[in-house]
Amino acid sequence: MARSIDKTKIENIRNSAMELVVEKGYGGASISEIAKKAAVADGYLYRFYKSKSELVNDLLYSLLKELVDNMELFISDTKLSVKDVIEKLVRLLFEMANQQSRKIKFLFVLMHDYNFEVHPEQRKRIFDLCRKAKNKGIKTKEISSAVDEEAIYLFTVSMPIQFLNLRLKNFFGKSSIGEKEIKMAINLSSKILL
Amino acid sequence: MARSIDKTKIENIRNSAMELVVEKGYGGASISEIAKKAAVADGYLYRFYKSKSELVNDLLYSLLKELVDNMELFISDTKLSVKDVIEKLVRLLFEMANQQSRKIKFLFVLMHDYNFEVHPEQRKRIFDLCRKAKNKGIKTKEISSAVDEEAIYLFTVSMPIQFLNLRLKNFFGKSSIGEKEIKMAINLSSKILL
DNA sequence: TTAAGATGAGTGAATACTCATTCATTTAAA
DNA sequence: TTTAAATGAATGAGTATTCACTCATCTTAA
Repeated sequence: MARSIDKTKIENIRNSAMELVVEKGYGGASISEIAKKAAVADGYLYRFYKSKSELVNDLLYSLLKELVDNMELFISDTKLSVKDVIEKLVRLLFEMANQQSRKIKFLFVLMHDYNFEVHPEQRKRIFDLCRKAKNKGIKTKEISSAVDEEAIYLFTVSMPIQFLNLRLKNFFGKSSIGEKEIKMAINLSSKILL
Repeated sequence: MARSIDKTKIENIRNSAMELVVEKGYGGASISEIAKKAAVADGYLYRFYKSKSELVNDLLYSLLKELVDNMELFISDTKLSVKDVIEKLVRLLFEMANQQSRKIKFLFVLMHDYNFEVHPEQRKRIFDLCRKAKNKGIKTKEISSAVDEEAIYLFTVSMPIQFLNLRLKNFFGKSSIGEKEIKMAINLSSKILL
């Protein structure tokens, strides 16, 4: 009956929130600044989210979902070996760092914040996918049974993200994230797991 | 002439600040709450620090100094092989996680915050120590020249801290940090670097 | 017309930080 | 040994500002 919701406004809010949380931390990213950056009224986001916390939690959830959905796609593809899966996953993370570094940084910031928890359901999904990868690897004799789910997560997700952020922060004076670095990360993961 | 400064008060402020930053993030840790937890007047900390930011930065600096000083001790000890150095360093981090998890968590939180930067001087120290370890390893033929400073940092500092925080957060339902886990972490680092 | 999208001034609470004041301790004169 | 002046450690009420959030109001497309 009346005009329809302008979805670009919500998208702007989500992008602004992400950017400001990365830049200033959760506590430092204020609602009014988020709204200002999104070119939207101060109170507008409360039509969609009950609170600032809910908005940011939803952002984290969506981003992880995007990542885990992709993981699932790779692992479920029976044509791919475990080595292939690792390569695909690492490539995905590196591409994200290059093309939408905001997202990698946001993940990085919130996953290390003791205020925010990965949703238990998502945690379980991640665990199950790591187990699936492990079992696949044992079947194809790529993985020794000594490797557990935690190690798989650590070296295919955690470690690449850690590396990417060293580069994004220019920690050791290097910031390049190219094919050379992708190959290196894949090698390291493979060396450990396979 | 007057009473002397009660150093336990300052220490209490530092401990409270650390705890609250871990629990609520930098923005969420308010001065009044820090003071309350330290059983000290609201404005007291301003006799020693110009601002909240200065206090927290000093906390990060001290903690890193403690760590880097130890790294230096290990690497400078000519009796130790690179494998020994890795073992010592990993053990140090794991002990810290067991006995003063607040410190590991604080490091974890602030090193992943885009507001806080490791002091350039400390960054350089870390880089130089990694280089020293690399050169030592090449001399003793423990390390291939393909391994660079960044990889050393990643697998002897970053990765163990990452693992410890998975456990401290109980991410995969496991929280034990014992000898078994230490051995595993040392193994993984060695496997990559040596 | 009208229903719903969108606004932004307004709310009380909380924020980081200041400073006039109080209090405990030390020193030294009586 | 006693006492009071001198000192600076420590306090906490007070500052302006900003915070997350609400809601009466306006705008616009159906």
